[in-house]
Amino acid sequence: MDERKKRVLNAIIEDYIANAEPVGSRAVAKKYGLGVSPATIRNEMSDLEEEGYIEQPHTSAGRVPSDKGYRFYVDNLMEKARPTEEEVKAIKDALSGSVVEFDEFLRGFCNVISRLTSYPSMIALPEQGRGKLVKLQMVPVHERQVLVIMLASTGILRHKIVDLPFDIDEGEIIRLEEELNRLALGMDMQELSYDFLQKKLYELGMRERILEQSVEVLRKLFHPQDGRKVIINGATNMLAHPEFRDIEKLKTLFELLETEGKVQKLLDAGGEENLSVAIGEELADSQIRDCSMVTANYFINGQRAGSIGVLGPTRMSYSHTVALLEYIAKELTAVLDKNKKEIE
Amino acid sequence: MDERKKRVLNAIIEDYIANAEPVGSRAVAKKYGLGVSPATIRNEMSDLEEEGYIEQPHTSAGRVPSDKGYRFYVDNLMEKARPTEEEVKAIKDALSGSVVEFDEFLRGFCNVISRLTSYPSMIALPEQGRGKLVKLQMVPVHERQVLVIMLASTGILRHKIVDLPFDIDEGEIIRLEEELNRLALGMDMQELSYDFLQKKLYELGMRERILEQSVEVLRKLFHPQDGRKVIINGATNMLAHPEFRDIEKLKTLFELLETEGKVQKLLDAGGEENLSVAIGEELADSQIRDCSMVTANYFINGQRAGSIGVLGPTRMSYSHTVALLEYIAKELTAVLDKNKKEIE
DNA sequence: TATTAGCACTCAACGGGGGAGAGTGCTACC
DNA sequence: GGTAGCACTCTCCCCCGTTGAGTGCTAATA
Repeated sequence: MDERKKRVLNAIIEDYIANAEPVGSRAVAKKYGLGVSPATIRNEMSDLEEEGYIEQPHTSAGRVPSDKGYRFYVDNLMEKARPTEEEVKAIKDALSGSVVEFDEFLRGFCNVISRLTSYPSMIALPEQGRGKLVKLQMVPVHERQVLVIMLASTGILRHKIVDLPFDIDEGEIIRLEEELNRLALGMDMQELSYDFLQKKLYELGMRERILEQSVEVLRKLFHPQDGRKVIINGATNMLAHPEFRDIEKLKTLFELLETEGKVQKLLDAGGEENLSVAIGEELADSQIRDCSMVTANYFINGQRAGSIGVLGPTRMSYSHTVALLEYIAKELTAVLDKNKKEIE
Repeated sequence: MDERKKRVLNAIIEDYIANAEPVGSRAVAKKYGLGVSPATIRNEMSDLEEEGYIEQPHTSAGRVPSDKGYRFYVDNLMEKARPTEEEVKAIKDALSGSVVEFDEFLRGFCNVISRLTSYPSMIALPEQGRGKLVKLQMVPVHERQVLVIMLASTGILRHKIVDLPFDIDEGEIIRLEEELNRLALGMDMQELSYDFLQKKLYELGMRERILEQSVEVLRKLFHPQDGRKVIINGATNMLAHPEFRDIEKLKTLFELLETEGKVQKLLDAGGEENLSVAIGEELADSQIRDCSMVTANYFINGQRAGSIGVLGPTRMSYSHTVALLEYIAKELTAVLDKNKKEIE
């Protein structure tokens, strides 16, 4: 694409992002110092429309970027804004707290992201803890309930109440705990599957009740019933944007945000890329065609652990959001790595 | 108030609750079999308006209930609906799960309430656990972090990561745990305050480092930084009601629901009453004048532990909501009591 | 005296009509 | 190729008459 055409497209998109109103040739010529007359801009715009980068709501209106236009903008035109000092500070502050209660930690962090971007944000938690198992502890709660606590080398603690199908006394729990620790300590959290540990226990020739109990505890512990969790925050931010003045649209959006599975899908759509942008039709969910989503992955041990996403109208401020999210994911990864080093 | 007038008021309110549109004299006469002509109804309506029970949006419109009208309805006219079988089933189902992870348990329960009422619902967690302390366990996490787990006689588990200002080794933690258990076991959770335990420790003449450490742990443990938590669910339900077609109103409402303190205040406004209804102006927050809230308390050991609230437009279905919430709070209290008995 | 039928009146909601204004596409000229 | 000029298009907005629901009043009725 010819240089001037690019500048025209860029002008249209940035103006539309800023004002949410169709952009006319006059405005482009005037505000974005291209040094040519509106008539010339009109010719360029006509071309751009033919090629599908922009659209006209009706004959006498200005132009509006199409999904293809935004895509071109994000890929070729956009200059990533650098996070401001205040933003950097807010992020560092949010990351300075204790990571141990990981869910709580991310819940707070998600809130900060919403505030900084002024869009709804969401975070997918790691499917299973990452890092190596550093400690496994069992605390009897009731007769048939045990609280199992697992500390990973990442410094992240996971706990779960396990309901047992039989009574168990304290002595047995201690033995069980010892056995499980002997087996699993130092293993990668991800390899700690029910099948694996069950096999291991049988190999070791452990017998009788304690074996059965271990297996039962493990089954409950790794049963994928809780699924992967997502955290969502700041949906209210969407109310500020004119594209959601329509209640029906809002309803569709909010209902989607209340459906964990769909949010999960949106967050996963970014794949293994460090950062990715899905625009309009490209989104994993067809109900929100006039939205875009920026997702970034965060890593533990160099492996993708979860992702952070920011949802906005297709007219969202890509340069700001992309830059911010990239920085945020990088910092989060760094904090998790640092934490891990401290433990090891 | 004269019997026929009551019936007219009742008809207006129920019709308005059902249809969200001003009710005319003809509609009242026709649909609510009073056996008199619209003209007569008009006279009654004129009186009711003069007394402030109903209002007229404009001259040629029907009548709309005022806050005072709703209040009279709730206090004198309304017949409490009985929860349907499906509702009862849904509630029992929701309550049949494990109460141990109380927050999670209530989170799921809150969701059920929203679904049944089709209004946003919220639950305030107990300020501090209730019942007696049955077990206190400390699990070292990092060098300076301990996970403190407290099990109450209610069967509810609370845990918190405590950051220590100094390193502590495992042996010391075990001693600390023993000391704290000796002191606090069997005490009412509510009496377990920092000041109390500190005093106790001094009385016992405990000395040196372990004493300091205990005090520090306790301070962190009871520091009210986490405040009381509230759970909110189903805000999206509000989108279905015509009174929230206005985005500005919606924004005010949603922003309020995102402000924990304000929600807390709304929930607390019910006082010690088993169940209470706040209508429009009576609400603890003046920003949502056209909403009403039904709150019910739930109890542990006969003491108010927290409350459950359902927020709706002033035009909400009081008879259904009140009946449902009354039942829900009663059942929740019963489940918590049963749980407690099992532990003791 | 309470109720009702009749009727004039009021007012929001709806819809058509006519500028106003923004923006375009085309043409002719530089 | 770039630009000025101009006719054209279409939305937005305001105005205004019509419609219809619902009222309040009055006079007749049980």
